[in-house]
Amino acid sequence: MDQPEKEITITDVAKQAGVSMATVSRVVNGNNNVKEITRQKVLAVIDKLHYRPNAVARGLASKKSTTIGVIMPSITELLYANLADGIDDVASMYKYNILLTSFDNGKNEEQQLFNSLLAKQVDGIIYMGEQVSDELYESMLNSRVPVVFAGAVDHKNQIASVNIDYVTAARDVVKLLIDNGNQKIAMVTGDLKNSINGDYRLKGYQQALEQGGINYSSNNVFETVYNLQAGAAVWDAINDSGATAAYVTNDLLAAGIVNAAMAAGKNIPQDFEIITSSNTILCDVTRPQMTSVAQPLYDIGAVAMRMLTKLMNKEIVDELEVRLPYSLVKRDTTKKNN
Amino acid sequence: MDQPEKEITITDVAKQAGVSMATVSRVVNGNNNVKEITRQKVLAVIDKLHYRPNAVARGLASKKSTTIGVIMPSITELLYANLADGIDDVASMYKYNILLTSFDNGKNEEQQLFNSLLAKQVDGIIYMGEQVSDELYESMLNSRVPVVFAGAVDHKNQIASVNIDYVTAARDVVKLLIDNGNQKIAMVTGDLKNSINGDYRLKGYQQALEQGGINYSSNNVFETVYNLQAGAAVWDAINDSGATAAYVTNDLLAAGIVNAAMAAGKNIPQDFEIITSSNTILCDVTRPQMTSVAQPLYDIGAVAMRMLTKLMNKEIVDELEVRLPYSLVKRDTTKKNN
DNA sequence: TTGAAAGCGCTAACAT
DNA sequence: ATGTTAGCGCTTTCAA
Repeated sequence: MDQPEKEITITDVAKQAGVSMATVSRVVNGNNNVKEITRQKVLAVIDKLHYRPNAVARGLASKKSTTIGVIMPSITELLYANLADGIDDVASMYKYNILLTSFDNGKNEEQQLFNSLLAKQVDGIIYMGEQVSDELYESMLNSRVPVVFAGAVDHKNQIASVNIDYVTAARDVVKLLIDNGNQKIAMVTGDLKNSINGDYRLKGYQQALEQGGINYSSNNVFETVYNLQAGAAVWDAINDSGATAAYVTNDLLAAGIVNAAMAAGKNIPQDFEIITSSNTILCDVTRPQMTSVAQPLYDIGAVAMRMLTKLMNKEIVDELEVRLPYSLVKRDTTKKNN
Repeated sequence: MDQPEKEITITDVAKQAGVSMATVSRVVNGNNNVKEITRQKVLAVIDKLHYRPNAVARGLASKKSTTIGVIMPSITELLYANLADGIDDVASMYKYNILLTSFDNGKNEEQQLFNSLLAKQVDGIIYMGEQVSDELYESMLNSRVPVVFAGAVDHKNQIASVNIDYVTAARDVVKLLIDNGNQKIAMVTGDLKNSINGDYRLKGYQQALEQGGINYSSNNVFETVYNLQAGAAVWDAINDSGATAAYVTNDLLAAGIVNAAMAAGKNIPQDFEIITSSNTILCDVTRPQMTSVAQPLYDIGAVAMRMLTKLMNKEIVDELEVRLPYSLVKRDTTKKNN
């Protein structure tokens, strides 16, 4: 409103306050080696001039950007949005800004995103993808800045990660289904190449079957994609298979199945039980409401970010992999008798 | 893997290639004033050394960060996530990175977020909040960098914005409800202090009533918050009011109402009709599926970002406010007869 | 077509 | 407690 938009710099403040740049810098950075009276003087000028330190210049000089990078699949998937929410809260708690990048499935642009974050001099990176290429994995290992996986697992256990025990979670689910009297249980999953599905959840599914004395058959594993239509589309196949229950790895997919089953006149949960995996708001929206593994998504994000702050500070973290507890929230797509 | 993590700088490249920093800079920035042969030579060295320009240094020198700031309410609200999705796609198309900041309702931290984005030297800002304080509005007007509202309206029409015509959208909704034979129609909304609700949607609601020869009564306006529980909680009051239809301004809230009404044995849409406002995936998840205003959320985000790129380039934008077309998607919470 | 050199706005020794 | 000064890694005149 006043003058023609001249940016105020530390030099302007120093001059007006009659001190050196160094002193202004000290005041701005809360360095104690400043006499209270000069501090006040400088502060007054800063206020008067509306001085706002240039974070880019600061970053260049200090080699710290107080910015972290986040790499995630689609931001519109509730699962990731919830993780991001936790990351965001803790990041702002520690005064970090977030440089957000997301990628469309498949294309190997993740490597590029990673590089561009490094170019921007982020102080650390949180990754929530489903599978890392060997090349990207190498880059992460050799990265100048720390990397933390949120909601993902590093099979090689060399990169920090925060997650839940996907194997036992799947096992618990399927065990409940068996305990409820089901003998033929479908597993409805997304891409099995994604190791959470293909390695961990599938393993838990198989373990539970084995413990329940049921033979595993790949015919009962339905691999599809994560959306409502896919759920509707796969229902007939599931039903035809003779399964009386389904363990589903995604809430949206599960919602599609619930709706399709209901539309087909199936009685849920009496004749067909369904358990899903992320406990997002969708579990409360469907009718019947869906029983689900409750991953503490927000917490996973928050803990991952907290862990990253420690790593960025070169603090010691005792465990490279943090497994948060999960629970099973029973709603109305499973029988009540237990 | 090789050496102890020494960052490669433009100087290293210049030396190895036997040229000056200026030349390397030209090559990196695609400046044509470089002989092809030297270009190749430099490129080879860049490749060999894995040189990656430091974006912070570049930003300081060029006064451009190729980063934009985004200020949004909760990232977990589908509405905003969809807007952000559009922003993200166009941003990466134009090689901009996104500095994402979100705020918890109420607190006046938005001003702070805005300032911190400016401190980070973003080249532009997209704002998706619901209401801006006078102070923040002033800051935006006087900002060194352009600001665009996405999914919000600037009553004073001084700040660029992309949105839909919320007044006519509301009017269309309520008109359909009237045409379907409803005489008492509830409006269920979030905070009326949010001008989209309190000014635009409410006005459209009133206009439709007036055109339909129905008296407006504030008793039929139910102000609550945007979540499932609120929907369930408000249902009894709506029902008691004698309303036979409801215009709801949020999908999650609407889902809560649909579920509560169904649970109460209400026959939807025969005995009670519901139309919601954002056409998110929730509309397809509920049973019956919800009729909704289809805001082109992704497009709003995308167009807002495109507009920002123009503004950042000092290109002329013919209209400060862009109104995208919306439609009414009829599903199963409204009668079929029309 | 290329190079030299002056910044960009700040931090961080180092002096005092 | 405060000031001086040398960078941080790059872009951008200005010369050549």
